[in-house]
Amino acid sequence: MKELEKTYNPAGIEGKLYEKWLDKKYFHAEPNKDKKPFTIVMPPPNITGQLHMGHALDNTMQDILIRYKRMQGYEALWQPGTDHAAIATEVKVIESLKKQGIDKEELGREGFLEKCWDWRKDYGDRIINQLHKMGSSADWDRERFTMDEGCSAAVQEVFIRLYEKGYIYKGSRIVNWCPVCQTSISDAEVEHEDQNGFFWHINYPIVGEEGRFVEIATTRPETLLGDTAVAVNPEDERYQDLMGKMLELPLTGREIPVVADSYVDKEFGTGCVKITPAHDPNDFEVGKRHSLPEINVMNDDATINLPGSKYHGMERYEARKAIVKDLEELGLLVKVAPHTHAVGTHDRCKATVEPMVKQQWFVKMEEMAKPAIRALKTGELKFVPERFDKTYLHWLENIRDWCISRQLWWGHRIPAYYCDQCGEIIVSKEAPTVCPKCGGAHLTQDEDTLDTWFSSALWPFSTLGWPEETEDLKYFYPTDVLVTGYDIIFFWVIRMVFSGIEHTGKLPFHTVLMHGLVRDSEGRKMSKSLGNGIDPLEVIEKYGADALRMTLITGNAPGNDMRFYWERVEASRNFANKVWNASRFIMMNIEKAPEAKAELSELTLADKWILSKVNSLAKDVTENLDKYELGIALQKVYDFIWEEFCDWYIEMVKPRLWETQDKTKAAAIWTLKTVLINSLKLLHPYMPFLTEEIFCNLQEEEESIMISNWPEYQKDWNFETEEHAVETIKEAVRGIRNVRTSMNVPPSRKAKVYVVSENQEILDIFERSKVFFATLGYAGEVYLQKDKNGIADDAVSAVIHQAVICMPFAELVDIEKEIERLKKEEERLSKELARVRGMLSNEKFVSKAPAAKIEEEKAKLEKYAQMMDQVKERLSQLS
RNA sequence: GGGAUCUUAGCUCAGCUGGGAGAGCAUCUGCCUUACAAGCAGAGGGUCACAGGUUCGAGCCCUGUAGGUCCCACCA
Repeated sequence: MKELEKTYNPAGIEGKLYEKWLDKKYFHAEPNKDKKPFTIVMPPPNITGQLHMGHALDNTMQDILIRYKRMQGYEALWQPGTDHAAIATEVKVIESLKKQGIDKEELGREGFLEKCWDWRKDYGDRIINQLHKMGSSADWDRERFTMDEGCSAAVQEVFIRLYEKGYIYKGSRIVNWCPVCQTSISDAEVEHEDQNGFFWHINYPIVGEEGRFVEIATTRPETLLGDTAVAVNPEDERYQDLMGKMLELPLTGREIPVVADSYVDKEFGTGCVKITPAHDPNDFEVGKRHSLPEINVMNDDATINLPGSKYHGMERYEARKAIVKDLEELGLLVKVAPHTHAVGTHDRCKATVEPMVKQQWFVKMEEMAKPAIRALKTGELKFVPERFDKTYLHWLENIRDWCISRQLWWGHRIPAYYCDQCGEIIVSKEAPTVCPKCGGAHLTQDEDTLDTWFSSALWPFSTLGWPEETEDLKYFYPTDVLVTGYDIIFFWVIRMVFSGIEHTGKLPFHTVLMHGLVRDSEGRKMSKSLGNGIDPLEVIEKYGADALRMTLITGNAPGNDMRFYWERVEASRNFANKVWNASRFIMMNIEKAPEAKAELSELTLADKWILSKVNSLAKDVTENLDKYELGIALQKVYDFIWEEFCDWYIEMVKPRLWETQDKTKAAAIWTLKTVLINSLKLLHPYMPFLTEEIFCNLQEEEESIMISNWPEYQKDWNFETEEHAVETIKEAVRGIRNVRTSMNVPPSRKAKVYVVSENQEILDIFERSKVFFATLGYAGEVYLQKDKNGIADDAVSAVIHQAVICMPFAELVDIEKEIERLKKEEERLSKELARVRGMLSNEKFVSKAPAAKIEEEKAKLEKYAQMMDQVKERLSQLS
C-alpha cells in the first residue's frame, strides 16, 4: 500500500485510469445468459461542434446509471455514437468551405459529401475524446454513426416498409420553407416568436360595383400577389350579399371570388380574409375546400416570382414595402395598425419561415401515434418526472404528418427512383435498371435526403443490428432508460417511441429520464453569441472530471434547469479532497497494523454504530437510484462521508489508534476500512476516478472498483441499540462544545466532565464510550455518577435527555452568561413542550393520528419534560 | 389562446407517498487538535409569494390572486 499525496490531484490520475478501463474492456458488454441486461442508448451528439455542459450533464447521468447497474451485476451496455445532424452539419461545412473560397455547387454532390465525411471524422473523434475525459463508460467498441452502413440500411428498410404500408407518401402540400437554408423543414423545427408587426387594412374593389370595396386585413401584404379568393364566414350577416361576387385583386389585374368558409372568425379583423393557398397553411386548407388555384409567387430564396410584374425578383420585405406604397397611391390602403403576431422562424438559422406549396415526402402520423399514446396511458412508458407526460400526449394527440424530405446533400438519400419516361415512382434499396411499368431504362434517383431525425428515430434498435435479428438485438433490446433533455421530446423521444413500436413491436425503453438546461450563473442559456458558455473540458482541467460530475448532479431535481457556478465546482472538489484525505488517514493506519482483522463480535459501540449507518446508507442510496433520484442519493453519500464518517467516526476512533496497547485497535482498523470501501463503492458511479484510485491503492488484490459488487443491505450489520447509544453521546459532546464556546473556554484547556444520570443504562453507554467521549468533549477526566455529589455548585452544565453533563470551570465561569444560556434553552424547551402537549391534548389528534405517531410524540413529551426539569433546577441553583 | 412550472435563509437550490424547516456558498466567533485551512468547532439568519379551503395536522393536497420562466398554438 503506497502513501497518498497530501491533496487530491485529479489531473495526474484520470487519464491513466481511463486508459486502464479501456484496456481491460470493462465498458464492453456482450449478450450473457447468466446476467440480466441493462441498456442505455446514448443520445448521439451532433458532429457539428464541441461537447457542451448539456452533454456533460446528459452523459454524467447516464454514466451514473450504467456504472451502478454494472456493479449490481447487470450486463450493462451503454451504446454510444454520433449523429450526422444533416442540416446543421451541411451549413457548417458550407461555411468552412466559403472561408476557403469554395462553393458547394462547384464541388458537386460527390465532392461536397467528401468534405462532409472529412468533417465528420474530425469532429466525431473530437467529441468521443471529450466523452472519454468525462469518464463515460460507454462501450466504444460499439460506437455507431447515424450514417454508417448499418444505420443506413435500417433507414432504407424503414422507408420502404412505411412506403409499402402507405404510411409514407409524396405529395404537394404546404410546408415550412427556410429561404436561407433552402430546404423544407418539419413543424417541430419551426419556432414561433412574437414579433411587432402591422396590420395592413386593404380595400379590394368589388367587380361591377363602382365605389364598393371589401376591406381585408393582413400582416403579410406581399402575399396579396398570390391571393385566389377572399373568404367570409357564412354566418356573417354583414357580408351575405358578397358571397359569390368577384373582387378585383389590386396590382395584379386578376379577379378573385368571395367564398364562404367557417374557418373565418367573424370577430377578428374585418371578418374578411384574403386567401393565399400557396403561402399559408390555413388558406391552403380553405383553397382545397373551394378548389381554388394555388399561385406560388415566391422563389426558393423568398424573392418574388411573378414574371411580368414590377415586383418580380424583389426580396420579400422589399416587395412588401413597394406593394404597400403602391396600394397607398391607389387609395386602397385603408389604415395601418400596429399588431404583434407570432412569426415562424427556423430553429437552426433563425430566418423567417415561408410557408410554401412544395412536392415533398411525408409520413402519415395518425395510425402510428395511437399506440404511442396508449403506451404512456397504460404506464408501460414512464417519464421522470411525470409532468412531461402532458407535453408528450399533447404533441401526439395533435400530431400532423411529418415532412421528411430535405433539399440537402448531407444525409440519407431517399431511396426513390423516377422513370424519366413515364414518371413512375419506384421505391427500392437497389437502383432499378428498368421501369417496371413502361420498361424505360432511364431512371433517376430522388435528389432529396431525409430529415436527420428520421434516422435518430431508429437509434435504439438500428444500433443493435436491426433489421437483422441479431443476438445483440434480442438480448439488449428493448433498452431500459433514455436520458435526455426536455427540449428534445418532440424531435426525438416521440419519434423513437412510435418507430420502436411500429418496427420492432416493442417500446424502445420503459423510462425517459429528463433533465433540464445548464444555464450560466445569471440564469441565461449558455450560447455562443453571448459568449457565456463554459467548456466542460476547462472545468475538468482545473478541478477534475469528478468535481464536474458532482456539480452537475447535486442540488437539482430531474427535469429542472440548473445554474452553473464555479463556487459549486470548488465545493465538489473540496469533497473529493475530503474523501482523499480520509482515505489517506486510513491507509496510514493500516500501514501500521497491516494484519488487522476483526470479527463482528469484537466491534465496539462506535464501530457498530458506523457500520449500521453505512448499511442503511447502502439501502437508501439503492432505493433512490432505483427511483432515478440521483441528486438525493449523492447528497446522502456526501453527508454520510463528511459528517458521520469523517467528523464523528474517525475522530472517535483516533484514541484507539494512538494507543498501542488498545485491544480494539484491530476492530477499529477493520471498521475504518470496511466502511470506507462501502462508501467508495456507493460514490463510485458519481466520482469514478477518485474512487478507483483510492480503491486500487487500498485493495491491491482487487483489480477495479468498477467491477466490484454494489453494497447490499446486510441484516447482521443492523445495530439499532448502538445507533441510539452513539446519538446520545453525540448529543452530550455537542452540549459540551456549545457550553465551552459560549464560556470562551479555549480548546487547550481540558476540563473535568461529570455525567450525571439516574439511569444506569445511560451511564453504561458513557462507560463504553469513555475512550472517545473524553477526546471529543475536551475532557481531562470523565466521571460517571448518579447524583451531583462532589460537583461544584458553579459548574456549568449541558442538559441532554436523561442526563446532565457538568463541567466545573471555576474562575472561568461567568454566571450571567450561564443564566442567559440556560434561559435560552428553557425557552426552546417550553416551545417544544407547548407544541407536543397541544397535539396530545387534542382529542381529534389522539383519536385519528396513527398510533406510531402518537407514541413518538409521547416519547418526546417525556424527554422534553425531563430536560426542562433539569434546566429549571439548574437555574434555581444559580439565581 | 392552451398547458407546464416556479415563488423556501443574503445568493443558488433540495425537501420522497402531508406529522417537529435543510444543504452548498456567503456572514460572524474561536481554533495551524499528529488525514484534510480545499480543514475543525460553534453561531446568526426563513409568518416556506398572497388569500381562502380540505385535514387532528399543510412548504407539501384543492381553489383563487399576483409576479417570473418555459413550451405549445393555423385569428388572417
